[in-house]
Amino acid sequence: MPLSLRKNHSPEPPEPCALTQCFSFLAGQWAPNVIWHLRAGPRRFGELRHDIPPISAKVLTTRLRELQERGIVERHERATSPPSVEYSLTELGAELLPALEAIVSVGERLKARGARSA
Amino acid sequence: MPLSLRKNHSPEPPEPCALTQCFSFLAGQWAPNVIWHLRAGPRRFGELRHDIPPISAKVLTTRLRELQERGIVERHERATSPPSVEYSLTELGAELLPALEAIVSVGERLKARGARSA
DNA sequence: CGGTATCCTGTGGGATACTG
DNA sequence: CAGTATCCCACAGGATACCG
Repeated sequence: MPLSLRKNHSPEPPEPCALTQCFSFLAGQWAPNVIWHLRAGPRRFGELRHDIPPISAKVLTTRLRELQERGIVERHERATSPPSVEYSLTELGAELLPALEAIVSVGERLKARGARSA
Repeated sequence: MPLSLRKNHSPEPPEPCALTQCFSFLAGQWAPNVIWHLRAGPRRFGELRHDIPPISAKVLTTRLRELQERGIVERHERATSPPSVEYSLTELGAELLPALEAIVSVGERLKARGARSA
C-alpha cells in the first residue's frame, strides 16, 4: 500500500495545528514558569525574579510584556517609593493553569518512572 | 513589609521546578507535534513529515532520535525495499497525551475568547 | 525597586544536495 | 523511502552596566 493512500491519522487537530497555536501561548521557555508562579496570586517583579530559577531581568521583562499584550497577565503599578509593581494572572491567564498542572503531574510521573529528561 | 519577608507563594513545585523538568520532555517546538501525531498509532517517517506542517527532515530526525533516547517513542524498521520505518509512542510516551490534550483544549478556548497568540 | 541598553553567544531550525 | 551532510541564520536568552 503506497504511502500516499494511507489515511491521515490525526482526524485533524480542529485547526491546522491547535497544538502549535496553543504552545504559542507558552512561547519562550520561561513563559510557563512565569504563569506558574503567579498561580497563587499577585507577585512582584523581584519576587518572580527570585522564584524562577535563574531568569535574567531582561528576559523576565520581555516575557511579562508579551504575556501582558496577550491578555494573560496584568501589571499593577503602585506609586510608592521605592517603586512597587505587581503582576497577576488575568481571568484568561488563569485558564492556562489546568494545562500546566497536567504537564506538571505527568512530568512527575515520568520522572518517577525513570524517563530521562535531557 | 520588606520583600524578603514575603512568603514564597508556590508552596513549592514538588521539585526545584517540576514544570521545567516536564517541559524538557517537550523540548524543541516540534517535539509535542511529533508526539501528537503519533497519538493514534504508529506512523512512518514520511507520513510524519507531511503531517507536521513544514518540518524539515533534519529536524524531524533529530527530534525522533531524542524522543527515542528518552523512551518516549520507539523505532521499528522493516527490512523491505524500499525501506520502511515506523515510529510509535511507548507506554511512557502515551502518558504525555493527557497533558497535550489539556493544552490543546485550553488553546482552543483562549483562541475562541480572542486571546492573541503571537 | 524595577526596569532599559548593549553586546554577545548557542543552538534550534531551514535549504539544499547527496546516499544506501 | 529514510535518512545524512553542510552551510547558514535568526533569535531566545545570558552578562554587564546604567537609570529614575
